[in-house]
Amino acid sequence: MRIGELAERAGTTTRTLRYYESRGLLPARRAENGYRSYDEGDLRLLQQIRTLQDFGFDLEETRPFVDCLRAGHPAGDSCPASLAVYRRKLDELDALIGQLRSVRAEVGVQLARAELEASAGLPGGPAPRCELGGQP
Amino acid sequence: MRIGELAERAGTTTRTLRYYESRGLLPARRAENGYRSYDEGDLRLLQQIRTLQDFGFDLEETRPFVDCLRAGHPAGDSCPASLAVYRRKLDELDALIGQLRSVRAEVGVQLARAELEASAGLPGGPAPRCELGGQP
DNA sequence: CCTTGCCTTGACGTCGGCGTCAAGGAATAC
DNA sequence: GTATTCCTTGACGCCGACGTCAAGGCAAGG
Repeated sequence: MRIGELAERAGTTTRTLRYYESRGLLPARRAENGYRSYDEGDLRLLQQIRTLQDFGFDLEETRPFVDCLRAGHPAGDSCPASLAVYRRKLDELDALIGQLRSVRAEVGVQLARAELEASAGLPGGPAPRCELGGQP
Repeated sequence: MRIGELAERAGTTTRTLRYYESRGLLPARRAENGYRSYDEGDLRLLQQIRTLQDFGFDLEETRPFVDCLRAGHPAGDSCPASLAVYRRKLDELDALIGQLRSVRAEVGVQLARAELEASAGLPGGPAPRCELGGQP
């Protein structure tokens, strides 16, 4: 099949496929007229790449999976290098999630504090005014 | 004070300050010789920006906080526009954390499965070999 | 023959937040 | 004078994963 059909079947664009080829990730055979020519195996490779991309893997991180499939293994993650990428990604995700949760907590605290101060500073505001009134 | 001192006191670079000025975020007065001139108030504005940046806020998202401070309010988040940014950021963080947790779970599952299949497919591997042996 | 629609390569644009280099002016130290 | 260190503006580089446009080739339908 040609590049347009592969792109459509994989839900991506021809530009993306040419980009992958330029990165050496998904090289294409060529027909006599110079057109790129792909088969069903290429579709599987491409699907593997897109799945990992959807998970947020960098393009380079998908390479071991593609190599693994191309080497004849039943799945992209049937090779140790792929498993290593999985593990590294899990660590990255854990670290990132931890950071984001920390930030989320801090922002939440700041919002609550700022809202409190706003209602306290508002004359006649919704909060009960205690002995701390701004203008006596 | 001049740009170098402000940068150092805020733990950033002169390039960054010129960038903020180019974005209209932190304009500077000028001395007679054309040098940028900052005061302690500018340091506060800058600290506000850096704090939010460290939290992962976009530069544009810090603008309401800076405007708020510059308008004479006691804190950058004393204004409704700043609170709105806080709330929007919380929503973004929640959504992002949710996605990442979902991805983390899925990757974890894939890793576990791939490890299982690897140990099952390995002849003499660590797992007990059942009736599914590859080469009889 | 001509149009249409696919394909080719090449090259520049995008986004954010700066880094880095270049060429030259200004203030201070010696 | 000159050496140093600060400052100025301007402009290009970077990163990742493509988008988009340009100029032109190839095949098929009418």
